[in-house]
Amino acid sequence: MKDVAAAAGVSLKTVSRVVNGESNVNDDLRSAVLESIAQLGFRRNASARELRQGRSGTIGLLLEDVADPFYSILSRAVEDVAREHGTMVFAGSSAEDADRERDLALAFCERRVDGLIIVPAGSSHSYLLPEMQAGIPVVFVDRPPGDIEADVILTDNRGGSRRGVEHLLAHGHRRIGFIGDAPEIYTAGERLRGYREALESAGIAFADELVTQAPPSAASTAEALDRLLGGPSPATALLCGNSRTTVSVLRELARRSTRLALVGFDDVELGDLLQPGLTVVAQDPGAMGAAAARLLFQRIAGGSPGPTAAPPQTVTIGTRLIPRGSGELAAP
Amino acid sequence: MKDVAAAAGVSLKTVSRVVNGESNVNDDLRSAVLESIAQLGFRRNASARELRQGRSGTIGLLLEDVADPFYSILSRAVEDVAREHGTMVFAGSSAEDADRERDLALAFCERRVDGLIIVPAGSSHSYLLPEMQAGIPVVFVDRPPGDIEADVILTDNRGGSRRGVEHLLAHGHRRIGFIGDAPEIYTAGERLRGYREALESAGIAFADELVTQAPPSAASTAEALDRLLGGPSPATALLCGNSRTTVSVLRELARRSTRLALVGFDDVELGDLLQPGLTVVAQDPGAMGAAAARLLFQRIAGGSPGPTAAPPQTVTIGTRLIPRGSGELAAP
DNA sequence: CCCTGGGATGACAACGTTGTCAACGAGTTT
DNA sequence: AAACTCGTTGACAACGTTGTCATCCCAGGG
Repeated sequence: MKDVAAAAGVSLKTVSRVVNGESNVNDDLRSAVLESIAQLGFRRNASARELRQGRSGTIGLLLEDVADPFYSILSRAVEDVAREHGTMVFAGSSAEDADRERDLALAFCERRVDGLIIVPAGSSHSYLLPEMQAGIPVVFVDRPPGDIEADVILTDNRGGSRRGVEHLLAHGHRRIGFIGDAPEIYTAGERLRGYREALESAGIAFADELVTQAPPSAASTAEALDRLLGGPSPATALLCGNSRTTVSVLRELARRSTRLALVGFDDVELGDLLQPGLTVVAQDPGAMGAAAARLLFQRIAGGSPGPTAAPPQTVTIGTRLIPRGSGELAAP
Repeated sequence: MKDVAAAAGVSLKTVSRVVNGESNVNDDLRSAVLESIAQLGFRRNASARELRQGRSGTIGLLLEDVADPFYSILSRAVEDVAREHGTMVFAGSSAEDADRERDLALAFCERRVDGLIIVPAGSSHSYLLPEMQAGIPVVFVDRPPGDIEADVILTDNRGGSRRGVEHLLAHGHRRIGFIGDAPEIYTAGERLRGYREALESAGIAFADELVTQAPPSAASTAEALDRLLGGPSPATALLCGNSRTTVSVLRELARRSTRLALVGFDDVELGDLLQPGLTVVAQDPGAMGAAAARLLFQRIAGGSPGPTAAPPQTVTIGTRLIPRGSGELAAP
């Protein structure tokens, strides 16, 4: 920039004004500066600007896995909102590891992101308190934070799950199984709760042997299906608590050539092309990402935290039941 | 940092030394400093460090769409390699728009990324020349850059496509169709070339009516299938040039209750659960991302560009044919 | 005893930008 | 003609860090 100023025969400050599109600059000088900029291939140094202004034009996005379709769609939605605000996005994958989440979040803070969007992996987030007090807004998505108060965007896990079970009940099923993720995962717990509530409302007793909670794997799925289908009164329908479980169950059912009324929580690509089509309770990751980003930018614009700021919000995004065949198989 | 120095009763520089883990610091002072750091919740300001050092510990990743499974897997691979190098990743989606690609790339450069990984959308990349000469290494992935020389990581598109056609030929097909993306997309062209080569090697004449090149959409797919299956000598097999086309074809075939020997280029999730399973020529987006990132970090470590640097490399990553049923349907 | 070497520590400038404030000139008012 | 306003321009400091260099002190050798 110094060079540009010299080349254009003006002061540093005038170049700065031109670069930032400030108004009170003589047109001749402006064009001279612009020409010098083009000629020298000048590009403003964002670090210096950042250092001076204290804002980086950057947010951090911390998810479980960038490659997971659910999160990658969410990620894209965040990116699109960020673009509207002239902001770039750092993305990082926590791999469901609390330490890694913490390291990444603090690395983001060291880079002075203007805000953070986090899908929490760990259960403790008090490490973020100093940062939040220092004025970095944080919005959590998909799961609430562990031990602090903050904005959260959630799926209506319980309602969606209840809806899925009600759908199966409506098709005459009375023995409905549930296979969900490990119980310490928030969404897994909520979905199980929805399942229980639906059964309860229908006056059906909860049966332990119909429920499995474990991280999805071929082995655990096979075992779960054994339990579901093996007893004296086997399940005729099944709600899968997440898409990885759903896929795993579909594979295992195909292997056994067994058919079962099935509703999956969270959509899977190509679900419509299966035989029968896969009925799902669809989440809306795009809406979640967009909501999180919008809320975050609101907070960023809002300025200083503290008692004056609006209290933390919890936004719940609804689900949509998409019948495609597998959930409409009638009870025998 | 100034505050830390004051609190610990040492100079600024000593704090800096402690923070950076330099060796020549008295143990007592070091622990005093560390204590002050913990107490004050000090976090080093990356912008200032960056400004001083000229390196940001950051790379830019520019893809077509973060939400596309192919790219999101690639993205994760890049992230993992970057983590090994203590580097964060800016991700951006060009949405197949050359201007947007350019804006994002230049925004990354303004933020002084240490390097760029780009899936090119546009066909001209000379706008990057000043940046590259200024020492920012750039690695292209999936498609070669338009009008500059640079490192590229490619899939063996032609070979994979040939392999897919040969597979269909081996199952007795002689009328094999090809539906690919718009011809201006590099990978689409290469895959078509592989298709032609395979036919040629088998002594089969190329037939215009069996080939469609268009961006995938329900309408264009329906039309393509009409042409393929409508004539006097309809196709008995089909190679789909990319996964979106494959999905679109599968939907259209399901709608028509038509069956056709089918090989898809690029894998799709749940391909094994379809009836019949989907045979594909699988790419390896993870390997591509990892290769690109490794090459980029080599360049970054290599230092100054110019005649001393190693010449641009082109790395080709092989494909894998995965037979699952749809490609093994015999010719009638 | 002085001198040398080396480890520990600090003072200071510099990175590139922008906010603040002062200066300047031209036009307008009193 | 003096005072005043307003738009334009520039000088300068400051953001927080680190590289360079100087200084200091202590141990060990001559």
